[in-house]
Amino acid sequence: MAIARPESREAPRRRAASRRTLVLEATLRLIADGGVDSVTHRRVAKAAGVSLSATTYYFDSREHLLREAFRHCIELAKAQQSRLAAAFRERGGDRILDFLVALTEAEVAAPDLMLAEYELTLFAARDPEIAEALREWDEWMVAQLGQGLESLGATRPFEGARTLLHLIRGYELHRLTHREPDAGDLRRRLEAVVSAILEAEPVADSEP
Amino acid sequence: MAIARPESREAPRRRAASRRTLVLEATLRLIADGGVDSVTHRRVAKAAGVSLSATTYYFDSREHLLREAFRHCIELAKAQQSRLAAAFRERGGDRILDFLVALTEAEVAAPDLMLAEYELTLFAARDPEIAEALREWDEWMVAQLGQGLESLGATRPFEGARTLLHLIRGYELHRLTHREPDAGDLRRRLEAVVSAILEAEPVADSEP
DNA sequence: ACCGAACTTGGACAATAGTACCAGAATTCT
DNA sequence: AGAATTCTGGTACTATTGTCCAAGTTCGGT
Repeated sequence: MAIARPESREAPRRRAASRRTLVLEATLRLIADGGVDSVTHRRVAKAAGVSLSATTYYFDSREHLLREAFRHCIELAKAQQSRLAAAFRERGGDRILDFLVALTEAEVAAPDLMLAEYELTLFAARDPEIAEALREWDEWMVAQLGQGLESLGATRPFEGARTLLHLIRGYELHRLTHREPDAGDLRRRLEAVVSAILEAEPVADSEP
Repeated sequence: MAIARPESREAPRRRAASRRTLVLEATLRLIADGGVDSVTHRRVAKAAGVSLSATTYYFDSREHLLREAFRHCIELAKAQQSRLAAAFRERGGDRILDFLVALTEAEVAAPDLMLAEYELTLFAARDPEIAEALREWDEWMVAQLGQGLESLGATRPFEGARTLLHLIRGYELHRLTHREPDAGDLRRRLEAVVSAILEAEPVADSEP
């Protein structure tokens, strides 16, 4: 057995990261509209417009393919959120509510990517490696949101960030099966929670 | 095509609902620890301790099997929550916070059933029939929680109920990949949100 | 006891799956 | 340029899959 490849992680050797990415994104598309269940080498190949062998060339096995697809998914989502956050930071940094609504609506507006993300979460529940990647993403988001809340004077900004994230996730999950839009309600609900976070005082109840 | 069966929904003709249920629960168990992906007739049969044909006798197809398994899952979860709610109602009806924490912890304590529930949600995103069943469950929970909040004097009890549900779902999802317990944090977070709901005043907005 | 319907089973079938292999094309290195 | 490496597509192989079938078994009603 030749030692041809010195354990190269995932670095596209020379050129043609394109083909690999093509396969990855086709996989993601398949996951989005048929679930992990519907991912087969042949279907991926057809969806990506490459030959069957192309999928097995870049990925040792189906499991490997799925893992990398999810890794790719995380990067896509992170990039999108990064862009969104930067935009809001430049355009007046204190409208955290607008940011949250925009963040959620961006997700809900693209149900495909959203579905893939939640498939990813479930996959992570059984794959420690992906779970780790997901945790990092999570911490990153908490840090982002937490900073925002901190600058607004929240007493427990990072705990608050977690609360908001959970709320958003729950809402998104809800929207997977309830397709009617009710963004107005979302905004009002987020508003209530944000103000609860900002006004939170370690004491019992007090009114400003 | 014979009209042998006059569209009998799922009624066990004579005896032996047991066998059907056996298959259903084995399916759920498989879903829990390998995802929908890992459900095959043969595996189900082995897990349920019945013959291969038994799984195809009760369910026309794999899809049918999955659908019914999820329906069964909803009933199990509903029953559990019903029991929990009743217990809390009898033991002094106003500790809604304790109820929420207990509800969530009961889920988190049984990660298997929890995982199956979220697989269910994703399945529902692609299956209108199950989506409908899920919506009913959702409304039922909102009604339950909403009543509790109403009796505590919340101004928008049912909206508040939705918020709390989303928060819980987000938290549970989080716990799928973050296994460390931090129930204390959960309680404090829920507390903040609950009090925000209870103290909410219609501010400037009018209300129908 | 007996009859028909409800069950239960093992086995067979074609289709599809993952994966491996190999010969050749393309690209990069020297 | 030539050699070495990376990439590509076609094809083959075996295991597993969903589904069906034709016999068996059990049961409730008569």
